[in-house]
Amino acid sequence: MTRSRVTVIDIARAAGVSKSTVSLVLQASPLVNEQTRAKVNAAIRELGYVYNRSAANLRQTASSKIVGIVVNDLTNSFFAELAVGMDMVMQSAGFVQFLANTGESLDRQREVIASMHEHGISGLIISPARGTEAADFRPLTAAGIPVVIVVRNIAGAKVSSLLSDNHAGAREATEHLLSLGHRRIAFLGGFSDTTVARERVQGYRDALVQAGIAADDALIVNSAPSRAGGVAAVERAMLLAEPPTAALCFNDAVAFGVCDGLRARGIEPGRDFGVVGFDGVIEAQAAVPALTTVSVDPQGMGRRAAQMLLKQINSGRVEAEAMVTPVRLAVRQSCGAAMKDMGRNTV
Amino acid sequence: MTRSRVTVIDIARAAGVSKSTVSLVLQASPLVNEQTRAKVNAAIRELGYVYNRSAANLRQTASSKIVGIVVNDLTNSFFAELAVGMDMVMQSAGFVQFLANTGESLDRQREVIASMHEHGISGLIISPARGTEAADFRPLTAAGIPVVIVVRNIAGAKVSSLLSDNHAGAREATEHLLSLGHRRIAFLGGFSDTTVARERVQGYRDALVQAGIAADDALIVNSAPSRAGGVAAVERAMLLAEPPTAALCFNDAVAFGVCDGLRARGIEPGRDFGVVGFDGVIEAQAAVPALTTVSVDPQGMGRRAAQMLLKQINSGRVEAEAMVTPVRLAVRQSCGAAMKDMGRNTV
DNA sequence: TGACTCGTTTGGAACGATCCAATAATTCTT
DNA sequence: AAGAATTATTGGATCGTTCCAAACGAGTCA
Repeated sequence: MTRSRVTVIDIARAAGVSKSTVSLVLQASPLVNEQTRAKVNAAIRELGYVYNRSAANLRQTASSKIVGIVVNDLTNSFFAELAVGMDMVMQSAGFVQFLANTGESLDRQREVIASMHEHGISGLIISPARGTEAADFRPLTAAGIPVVIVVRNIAGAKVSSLLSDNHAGAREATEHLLSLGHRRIAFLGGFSDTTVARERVQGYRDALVQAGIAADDALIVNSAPSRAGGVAAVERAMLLAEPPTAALCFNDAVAFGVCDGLRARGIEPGRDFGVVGFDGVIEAQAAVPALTTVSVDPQGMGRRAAQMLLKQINSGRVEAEAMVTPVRLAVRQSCGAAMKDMGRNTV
Repeated sequence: MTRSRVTVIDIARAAGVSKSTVSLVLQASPLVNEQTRAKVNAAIRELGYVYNRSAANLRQTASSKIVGIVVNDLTNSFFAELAVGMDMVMQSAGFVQFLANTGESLDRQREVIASMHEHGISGLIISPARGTEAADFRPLTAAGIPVVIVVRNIAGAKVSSLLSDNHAGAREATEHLLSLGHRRIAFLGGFSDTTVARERVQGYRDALVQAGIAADDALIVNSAPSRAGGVAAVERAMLLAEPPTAALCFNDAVAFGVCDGLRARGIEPGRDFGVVGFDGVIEAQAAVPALTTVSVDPQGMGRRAAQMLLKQINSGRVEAEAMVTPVRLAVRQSCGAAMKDMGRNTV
């Protein structure tokens, strides 16, 4: 049954040494004699001993080997991949992670941050819910716990951040559509009260202006940043007197929805209409037509965020570092650019 | 800077009481006088005290308020939604969760289970990687830690399980396609060495046999259970001398890939070809055509698994409970059934 | 032989919260 | 007014590990 736990003292007794020696063995200290080490390890195996990290963490010099990860929407592939990237690095570094989904709820976010803090995390990576304030990280930073913000920036937060270059990415994507001859280009999806959406819209606008095209606000259609939102957004856009011939989408989920919506109207994405996504989720490559997208490499971003946090945890000092990762336009089929090649291949 | 932590003793001193009283306040004990409670709470706020759960967990009567969740592929929406469902219940119950992704690696799985054990989880929910054996849970069960297996069963494991009724679901889906007049129905995607795939294929087979149709093994095409796998599978299937007119897909990701692959060949899913998925991820509703799928309600399943685990944690006794959740065929457009209605509506 | 290493080993005091048994302060009985 | 009953509070041992200072045995050197 639930027998009382096996402790170092039990091991010590079984191996005929002191608990201090057992502790040294556990830490793979070079101080201990080989034979003793073997004896102790045998006893550990024999008794089925399980190291108790909570106890070890009690000593205030120790650091906990636990980090917290908070994301706002795990059902979005982008965040799932981000989390997977972090997971890979953290696992390899011997860390284990608390993961919590806020679903954009500030209350939940506050609760989970507090809870993680009580459980002794050594660091936190967070993609903050909308409306998060710099003050929400105060308890952690005051305790010297490093925090890395990803994806969405929080003004005034004196913590590290890892963001993607939304402006440049949106501009590049728009320029690409322009170069394909499109003149009525829509920006579909996303809520304009978020920093990320604002940055992407700005990049889109700047590209149009530079090309000497008057930006038409009717072509900017807000919607939930989801597949369903994309369907809704493209439907609204196609009802315009002068409908667009191409669209830059807020993210890949929206872009998939846009493709769905177009097909529902008998318009084939890639052939009759240019669609560009944003994020670069794995599915973008697999989809047909393959989605042209501004790739931020979510897994890679997750890995980098994890490394950033680990660096701070290990260095001991918490100095905020702001990093903007470059993005790359992955040209595939949905924008129409690859159609000529496809034609050649199939002929 | 990283001043030494504020402890109950600091609070006690500041409030002019003993640490025992502070402890009682922390546990919201009714024994303590209202005024004293107020004084203590004021001191707690004032000093920015953070409860140290590791310390509390040391006492062997305590349970840790931490559970572990291990999934094999978080980039698959199904598992992401499953995790979100668990997260909701766990958060509400005041638990925090370790989440780890194994990516089907048994080594990683072993490592994370051991690591979580060392960190003192009170329970574990796991969607086991392929090849997991009952013995992999022994350390946990020996320590009296409840384990709930979800999605995939492990033969001989004396732990609780929560599975979906794969056989019935696949049979119902196949019967539905038969009722729509299809006679060449394929089963696309998945690896036949997994229990889940075997059960689904068996349900598919049984439905065919019952309808008096000889099952043609050429119509069963294995592939990775992903969108890309779906594209590949349908391509192979359409090369057959007698290609299928409809397909039951291993899961929704495969089904989306199958839709992609069909379109690439100029075949419109739902109109020219019946597609049915399995899982019921959120995207299935949003997609166009909306995906007909055997819905297991992943979030709901996650919630139920979490409740199952919590019940065991709270009851104290670990008695294995096997539960099979019913599934529901959500008929939408991709199977072709709704096309008649759509036709009517648009006329 | 005594002082000195060197390589191992070891008590015991932390760490921060809990909880039992005991005490102190108050009100209620009779 | 003395004892019982009730209400609040508290000291100290405890949980399982770490780590320091000390000690130990065995050799080395002068």
